Amino acid sequence: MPTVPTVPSRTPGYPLEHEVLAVVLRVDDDALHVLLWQHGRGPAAGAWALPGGPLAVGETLGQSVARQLTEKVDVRHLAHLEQLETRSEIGRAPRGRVLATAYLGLVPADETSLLPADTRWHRVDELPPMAFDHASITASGVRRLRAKLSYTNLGFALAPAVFTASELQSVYQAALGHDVSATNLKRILLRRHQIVETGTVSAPGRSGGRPAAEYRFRARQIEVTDQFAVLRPPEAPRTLTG
Amino acid sequence: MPTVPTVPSRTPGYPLEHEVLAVVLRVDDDALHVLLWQHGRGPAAGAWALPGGPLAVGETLGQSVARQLTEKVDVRHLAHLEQLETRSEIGRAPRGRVLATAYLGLVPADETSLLPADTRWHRVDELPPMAFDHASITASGVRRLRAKLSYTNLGFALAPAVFTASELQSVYQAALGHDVSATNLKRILLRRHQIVETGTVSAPGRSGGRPAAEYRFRARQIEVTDQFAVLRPPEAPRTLTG
DNA sequence: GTAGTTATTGACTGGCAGTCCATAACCTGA
DNA sequence: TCAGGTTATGGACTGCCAGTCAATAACTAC
Repeated sequence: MPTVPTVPSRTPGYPLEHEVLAVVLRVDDDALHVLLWQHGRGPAAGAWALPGGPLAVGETLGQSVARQLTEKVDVRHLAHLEQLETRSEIGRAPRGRVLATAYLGLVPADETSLLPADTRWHRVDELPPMAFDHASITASGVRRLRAKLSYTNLGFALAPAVFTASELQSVYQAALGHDVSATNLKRILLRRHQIVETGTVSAPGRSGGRPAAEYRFRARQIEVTDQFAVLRPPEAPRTLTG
Repeated sequence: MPTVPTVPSRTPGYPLEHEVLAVVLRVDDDALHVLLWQHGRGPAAGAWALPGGPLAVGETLGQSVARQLTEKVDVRHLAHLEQLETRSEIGRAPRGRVLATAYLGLVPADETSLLPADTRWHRVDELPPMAFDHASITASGVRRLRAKLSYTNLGFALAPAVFTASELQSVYQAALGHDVSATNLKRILLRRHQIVETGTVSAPGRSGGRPAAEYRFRARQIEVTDQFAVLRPPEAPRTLTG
C-alpha cells in the first residue's frame, strides 16, 4: 500500500489540502439520524464530526469517501452515495486551508452494523455541538434527501428490502419530518412504478389487526420521476399509469 | 497582491492542484450557447475549453470563478452562478492530478459584451472538439439548467429584463431544446407568480400583428416552486393561485 | 361471538397542465 | 377604406394527479 506523503500546512493556502466528508443518513425509531464521531482531542475536542478525512494519492473523491467510511460503517450497507457540494470558506477548518467535498450516503432501515466506540447515530433534529461547518453540511444533506424523496425513487435507500404500507409511511414520515398519508403514499409510489407488491403478507401483529400486504422497491438505483418535467416536450405523454 | 507560490506537479497526486471551471450559458439566436476559449498551445492545442483556472491563495471557489470569468465576460452580466460538481478522476488532466470544481453561470439574452479574441459562444448542440472532460462538464451544466427551469424561476437569468410571451417562449425553447407552448408557458409562470405584467406593450412589429403585452420576472434571485413537493406537509395547501 | 385494531379500497374533490379555437389588434396593399 | 394576412390573447375542454375521507375487510383477544 502506498504511503501518503505528509502535506505541510505551515503556509496557509498552499499546498492545498482536500478532505472528503460524508453525511450518512438512516431512519431509526421513527426519526432521521446522521452518523457522527466524537473528537477526542485537538481544537474541536468533544465536538461531533462527520466521518471523512484527507484525500489520498491516486484515489478519486468517490473512492476516498467509500474507503474512509469503511472505518465507521460497512460500505456494503450504503444503498446510495452521491456528491453533495464542495466547501471552500477560508476559515472553515482551524488547521489551515482545507477544501472539503461532502457526500450524501443512505443506509436502509433494516441494516445493522456495529459502530466504533467513538461513533454514534444522532437524530438530525437534536444535533449535538458540531465541529467546524459540519452542522451546515449536515443540513445540506438533509435538504437534498428531502427534495429527492419527492421526485426520485430514493426511498429505496432508506426503506427495508420488504415492507408494508405503514412501515413505508413511517420511513417517509421520519425522513421528511412531517406526517404522510399511507393511502396516498402507497398510491403515488405504485403509480410511479417505484414499488411493487411481493404477494406476501406481514406476520400477524401481537395486537391484532388485518395482515398487511408487503411491497419492495422495483429498482435499487436512483431514477428520476419525469412527472415533474412540467414544460415537457410535446410528444411526451404526462401519464404515469401506462 | 500576494504572489501565488508555484505548485510543482512532479509528484503525481501531491501536492494537490485545484482549478475552477465555469459552464456559462446564454440563449442567442434561438439556441443555447456555452462560452469557450481555444487552447493556443500545450497538450490540448486547438481544443476548446471552459473558462477557469487554478484556485489562488486566500480565495473561495466562488470568488475564484468570479475573478477568472472577469477575463472572459463581465461578471456583472452574470444573472446567476451556482456550484455544479467537483471532478476528481485521476487522468482527467494531462499535467498531473488536478481536481476541478465546476460552476454554472447564466447570462441574460439581452446582455452583450465584447469577448477576447480566443473566446467564443458555441451552440451546445454543435460543440467543437473539447479539451479533457470539458464536454462532459458542459453536459452536466446543461442538464442542471434544464431541470431547474421546470421547478424554479431560473428563467429570469436567461430572459431579457422585459419580454413578451413569445420572446419568453423562444428563450425557453432554446434552453430546453424542444417546442414550448407560449399559451401554456405564460399561464404556468403567471400562476406561479414568477412573472408579472409590466403594463406596457411591445412596439408594433414591421410585419403587422397585434402588439404583445410585456412582462418581467418578479424576482431576480432563484426561488424554488414548491408545487413539486409532492409529499408535502398536510397543512400546506397545494394551490398556487392564492 | 363481540369488541378492538389495523389494513385496504373506492369515491370525491380541487387543482394543474396540455391543447385547441375563437376573437382581438395590428399591418400592408389595393 | 376595406380585405386579407399576421401575431397575440383568453376562454373552454380534457385528462390526470394528489389530498382526504369513509366504508369495508381481516385479524386478535377476551
